[in-house]
Amino acid sequence: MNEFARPRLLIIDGHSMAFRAFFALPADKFVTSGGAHTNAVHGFINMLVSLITQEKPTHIGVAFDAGSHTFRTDEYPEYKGGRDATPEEFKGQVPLLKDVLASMNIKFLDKDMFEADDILATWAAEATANDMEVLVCSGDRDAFQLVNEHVTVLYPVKGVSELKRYTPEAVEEKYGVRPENYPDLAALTGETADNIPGVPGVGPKTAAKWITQFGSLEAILDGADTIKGKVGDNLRAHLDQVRRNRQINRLLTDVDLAIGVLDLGMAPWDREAMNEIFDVLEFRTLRERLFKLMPAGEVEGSAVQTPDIELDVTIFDSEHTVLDWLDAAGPDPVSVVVEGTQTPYGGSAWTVALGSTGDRVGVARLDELSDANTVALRDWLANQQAPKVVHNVKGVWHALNRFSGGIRGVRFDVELGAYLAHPDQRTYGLDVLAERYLFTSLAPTETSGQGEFDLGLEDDSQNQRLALQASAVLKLEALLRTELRERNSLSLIEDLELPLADVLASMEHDGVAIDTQHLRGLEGFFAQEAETAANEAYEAIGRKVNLGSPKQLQEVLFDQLDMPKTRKTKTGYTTDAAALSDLFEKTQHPFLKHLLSYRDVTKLKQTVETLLKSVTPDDRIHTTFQQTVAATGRLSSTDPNLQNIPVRSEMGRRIREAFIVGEGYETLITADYSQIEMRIMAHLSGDDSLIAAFKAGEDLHNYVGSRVFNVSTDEVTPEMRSKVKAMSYGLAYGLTDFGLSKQLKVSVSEARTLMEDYFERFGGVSRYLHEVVEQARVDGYTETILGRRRYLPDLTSDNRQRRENAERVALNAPIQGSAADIIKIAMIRVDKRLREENLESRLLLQIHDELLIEAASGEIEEVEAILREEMSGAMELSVPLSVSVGRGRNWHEAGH
DNA sequence: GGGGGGACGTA
DNA sequence: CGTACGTCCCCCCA
Repeated sequence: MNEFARPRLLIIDGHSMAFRAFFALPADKFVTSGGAHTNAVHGFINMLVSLITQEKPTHIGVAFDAGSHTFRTDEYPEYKGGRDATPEEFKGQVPLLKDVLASMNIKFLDKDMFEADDILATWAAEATANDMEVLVCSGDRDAFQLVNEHVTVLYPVKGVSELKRYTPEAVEEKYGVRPENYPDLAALTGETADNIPGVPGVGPKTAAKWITQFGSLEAILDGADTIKGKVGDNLRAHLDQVRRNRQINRLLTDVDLAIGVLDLGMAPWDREAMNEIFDVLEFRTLRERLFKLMPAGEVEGSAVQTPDIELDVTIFDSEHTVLDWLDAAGPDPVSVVVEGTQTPYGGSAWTVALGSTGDRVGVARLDELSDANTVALRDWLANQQAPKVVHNVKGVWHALNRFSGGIRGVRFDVELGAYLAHPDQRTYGLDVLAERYLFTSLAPTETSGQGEFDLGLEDDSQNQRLALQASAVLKLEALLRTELRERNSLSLIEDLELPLADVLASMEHDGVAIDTQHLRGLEGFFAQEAETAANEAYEAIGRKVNLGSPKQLQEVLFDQLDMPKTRKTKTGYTTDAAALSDLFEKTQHPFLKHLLSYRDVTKLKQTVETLLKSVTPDDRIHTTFQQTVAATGRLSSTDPNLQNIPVRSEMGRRIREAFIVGEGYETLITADYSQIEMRIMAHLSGDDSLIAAFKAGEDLHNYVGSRVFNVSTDEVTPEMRSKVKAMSYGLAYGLTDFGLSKQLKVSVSEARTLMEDYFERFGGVSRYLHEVVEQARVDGYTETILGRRRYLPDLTSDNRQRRENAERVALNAPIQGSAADIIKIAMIRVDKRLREENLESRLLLQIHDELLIEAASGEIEEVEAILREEMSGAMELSVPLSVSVGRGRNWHEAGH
């Protein structure tokens, strides 16, 4: 909690990136109804959004060229000469781009006689002196000279959507010289784009060889006489040229700039100004994408009226102190709304708004806050005893992590509350909840000054929006608390989801350590395997096709090769793995075999590449656990999804080797529940035979097999075992005789017989499954062991397909949901024990029935004991909860 | 660039 | 005609 990430500065060469964007996006597709071209702006802002999301900068600056006349052209008039005239369609876009940046409060700068690159170089130097991490986004290769341990250049590969990271290693790998020698290399080879000729016959290879050999450009020029052959002659003939090149491509790091890096901190966006400029540009989706980066977006085009509330807004300063305001708020919970980025590891806050009863609102702009107010606010946010209400506690925790080490004392989260009340809604954004429950919009009322550049009014409208949010959170709490209390579900939020959110926030913040070298190795290997498989597939059919295109595959399979048709889909016939295997059995055509292995290996390659992209500078991956998405109560994992890392195939498991124990820790531990869903089934159904099976402690499927097939447990054949295993697993999904027959590849009648025999032996299970559906039809919802509900209106639908689907959902929801309840309890208890016993070991991941833990040295035995104890003891069922534990240097080894 | 569809990874 | 997810690619449209 005390670990403060270093500030991260993102600086962008505005001209070069906008120009790249201009050529990357089709000009004729981005024209406003007024005829203005917008493709460069669109591409640039889109790139900016990606960079903000992925790189999580705390500071941003954009540099532009001031004009074509610079100190370089003074010295060398031909510099950048011979270029085509700037296209008309581009010229008008730079002012528009600047308008967008201004609305986002992103500073931009140009300086007479200097190029954007010199500004970037100066900023980078200043930032390094201030101990910042620096990202330089530029399409000019001269920027490579800035690269060092703390400065990375992002250079566009194609268009502006894909940027390559140039670290010192990457520069060296690509050019064979260290970043500080890149300008030496460029001086020798020349730069066509800048109209700078190099030494004839000297390309990057030769130049790099010389630089390595001589150590510096000066040494090469001094030792030019020793270089033999035609290139030696050429070099000697161009000594002055090379010297001048080197002078020209040296970026200045000491330009006197009006804006310093410390002024580049991310600031609140001006929503009104953004709306205005985006209206001009006619960007709909981009605007929404951008607003999603803000804590709670407002609703557009809503018919809901903005309420006419008299809000008593205080801006905290030396006269209006945080302490006084909090004193006046009394003992009631205070709502907290944070403006900032709420992502794990890179979160930051700009503004904090507090709301209390009586529509009192206090607004703290963190960068302007006095020391006394900062201390007061920080202490209050971190005070477990000071009651608070928020929307999305986990996001708020991340945003406030650097300011106050997160947030404590949260008594209610309206997002979690709304999720528990109606778990199948799509979104629980504060704006949506305000409409749904309060029938109000959170958009601020329009001010008379709209459209004018008036700082006072902008502030007012921002304050009003924050104030509306803060007061909405308090009102929503009252409503949702009542709703949950009436159905006896208050404990679900207070004792389960809220404490869990804290645990999850820590897990996301800590992240899991990654062996990137191992991943890169796998990436190369999978890439090669994919190419081999693809070539063999092409050979088998005598032509090239896009193996990733189901449409083209259908042409190959059903037209060219005339194979039998597979299962129908909405758009044709399926080419999924099951169907392809089927076809292979029938036709033995080698194309199918190679296609299947191509699919396998490209999927793995993609997984590896996605993981590599998610690794943060601490060499860890910080996923986000979604706590309000799955209708059953499970968690999900995004950005990246770490709950679907391959485990079934040999090659896939190699990916798990890249999830390693981090520095300062000794081992990874996995702990998972065995057959938790079947155990819950046994408990909920009360089926004596099934309960006996688990109490006996022998292999479940053998036991069930012996009962179903009427043999002794040692006479159960593997075929019998796999049949009842499929049946048991399928039970919790509402499986049908048809589905079972497909899975087992037996006739429907044989599947039906198996189900009948199964249900005859385990009558309690059969009875329970029928009861669940009937009860849900009466109540309109199902419930888990902890009373988590899922509403199923389709159970009474006239449409048979909808109804039967709802019935399967009704079977599954209490089982999957109760399993989710149990592991959530376990996580809270494990985390509590680890902290109470002052252990450094920590939870990293949850994969539905499995926990991944990073154990500190000397703590392994104790941690394993805690895991077994708290997971097994999470809930008292009529069958034991069995837990198996494994350990290893990586996730693969720790698995079992 | 956005959205639908298909495919596929996990529990 | 087996539940719950997230993410990738292709393709089509704008």
